[in-house]
Amino acid sequence: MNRVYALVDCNSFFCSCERVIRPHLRDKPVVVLSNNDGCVVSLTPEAKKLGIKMGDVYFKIKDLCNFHGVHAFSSSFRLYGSMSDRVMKIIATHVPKLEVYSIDEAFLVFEGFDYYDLVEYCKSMRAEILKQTSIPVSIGIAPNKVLAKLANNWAKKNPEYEGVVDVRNVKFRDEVMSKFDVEDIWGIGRQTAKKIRGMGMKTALDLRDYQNDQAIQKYLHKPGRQIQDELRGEVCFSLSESAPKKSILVSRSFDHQVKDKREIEEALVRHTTHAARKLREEGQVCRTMTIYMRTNPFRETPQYQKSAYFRFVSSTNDTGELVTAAMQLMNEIYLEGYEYKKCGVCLYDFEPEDQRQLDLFSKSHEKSEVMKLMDDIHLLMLSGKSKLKKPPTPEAS
DNA sequence: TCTGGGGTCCTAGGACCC
DNA sequence: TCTGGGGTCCTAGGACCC
Repeated sequence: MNRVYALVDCNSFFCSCERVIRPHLRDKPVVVLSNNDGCVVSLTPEAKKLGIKMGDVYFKIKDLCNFHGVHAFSSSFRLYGSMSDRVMKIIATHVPKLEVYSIDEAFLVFEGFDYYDLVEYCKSMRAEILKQTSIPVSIGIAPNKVLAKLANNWAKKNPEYEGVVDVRNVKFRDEVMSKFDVEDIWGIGRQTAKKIRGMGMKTALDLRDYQNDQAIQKYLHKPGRQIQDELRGEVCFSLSESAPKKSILVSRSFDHQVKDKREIEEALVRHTTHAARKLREEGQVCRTMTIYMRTNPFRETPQYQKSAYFRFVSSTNDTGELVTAAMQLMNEIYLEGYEYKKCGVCLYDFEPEDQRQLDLFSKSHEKSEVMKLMDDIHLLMLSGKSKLKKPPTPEAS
């Protein structure tokens, strides 16, 4: 049966969410900022036209934003998460299989759609998403994921396609690929792009037609070879539907330089508690945790960064056990006298909670009852909070 | 003063075993 | 004494993604 892939991607997603609750910002330049309002993590085409780029440090472009009336928002992930759910649910009613790839993207597989006009089908799906959620999306249709990404990117850059680009036609695909920079190919980052340029290639078409297999293997390794194969129309990356998580990371930057050990300790307790809750939500237990802390690499001050790991005798998702381990690790690596900027906790080596290997003396069963209670209370508090009127999101403009 | 947070996959290299 | 290849496991770190 003919398998066709598609990628649905929400345009300037975080900004679009802010526009949903502030419709008057349609057509206005909007940016959304990271934690502590550090840098730009989402921006609209109108903001892009003013010269603002993804990742720009906000304090450096603040004057520009004020001058041009750019609307800047702190990020509110609860809003983005719920908007994302709504979009994904609509998509799910249109296809038998989808992979939610990120908060604003989903890969789709069309199987048994041989007699459908997929471009028209996707256009109507797009219209429905827009109508029900006010979120504009772009859709790329292709024989595999890398090409679906490429088609999607082309749809974003060329509004005349009305949000849907289909590159299944080989002649049209060649034409698009000949104008598509290697830097923009999914999976090719800065380092790899530099190498590819050094090998004399500029476009996706150049990479597809590059014949020296040994050089590809030597310099671009397995990922490079797979991307080249997909550019040639083969399928290397299949759809992965809701794979369980393999690691959970919780980290934050401080909004100031931190010297005090107590303050780092408190942050690590918070992060560990948060991570443990996420782990239980996944229905998993972990065998290994690492913590890390580091100074501010953008400063001229003395630099220090260190991580340490802890391996549990029997896997756990118990907050108390995890926090105890985190504190022990912290004492191993914390050094007096440095100005710390960030710390974090990572949990990995998971197994399903109901299959865990218990050691002889483990009391995990009684503990997990306590943990369940804690999570219920947390949920209750969340739902209570969400009913309260939220203070307006700080608007930095 | 001010530079995000959360993930996955791959490779290299060391330790250890036969 | 000690030469060698191969396999496996583990860890660190790079690169990439959104």
